Amino acid sequence: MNDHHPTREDLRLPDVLLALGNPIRLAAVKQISIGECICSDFVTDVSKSTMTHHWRVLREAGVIRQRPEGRVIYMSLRQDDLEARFPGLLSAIFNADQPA
Amino acid sequence: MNDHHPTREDLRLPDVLLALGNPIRLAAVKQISIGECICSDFVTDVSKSTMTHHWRVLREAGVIRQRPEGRVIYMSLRQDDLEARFPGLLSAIFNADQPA
DNA sequence: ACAATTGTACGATTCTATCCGTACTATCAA
DNA sequence: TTGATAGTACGGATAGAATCGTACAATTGT
Repeated sequence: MNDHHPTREDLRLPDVLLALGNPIRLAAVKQISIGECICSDFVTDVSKSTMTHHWRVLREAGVIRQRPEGRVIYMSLRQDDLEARFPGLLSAIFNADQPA
Repeated sequence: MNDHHPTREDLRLPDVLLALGNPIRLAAVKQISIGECICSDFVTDVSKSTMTHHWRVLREAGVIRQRPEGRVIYMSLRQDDLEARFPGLLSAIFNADQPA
């Protein structure tokens, strides 16, 4: 796995917003925010390789952290880093009034 | 001018995030947040027709309102609508720790 | 009426995103 | 060791975004 994670200082707001500005990724991040997950926890309409692409976008933007363990990859939200750089952003996004 | 503005109910979070997930548009929105502006108030590296494109993206996502008056178009942030649907989002974005 | 100003519309180009299938790697379990 | 599982990597197709130049439309000032 290509496992580059940007440091907290390297997070860029436009990149984070862009990463979250996709319905599949936004839904994935909401689910991860409930607790650490592995890829196969997600039910999506897209293929496995497409999800790999979306995980990469989220990781490279610094939204999630990927931690390989055995055969699976645990994914978690980089809540502390995001809160440090963009206070209130995640909670605003999670609290948003979103129709089905 | 094509002047379609989505209603408050039609705002979609991914669209708003996508619209703001571009450095040019994010900078433009920050400037608009200070007060109503016209296009020519903006100094950018891109051409006039490219800016027209970015204004359209922001308008269609519901981030800004365009109000033509005479030969110019006044642009303002749809702060109330955004706050109603996505409370705290704009202030989180404006308060973000952003390096130059 | 004419010219200047302010911005849009359109078409073309280039670049980036999304998506898939297939092939592959690594780990684990039997 | 063999097979199943979990995921990545890569190449290619399609679609969408960003950008520009040119041409145009509307308004305003002379």
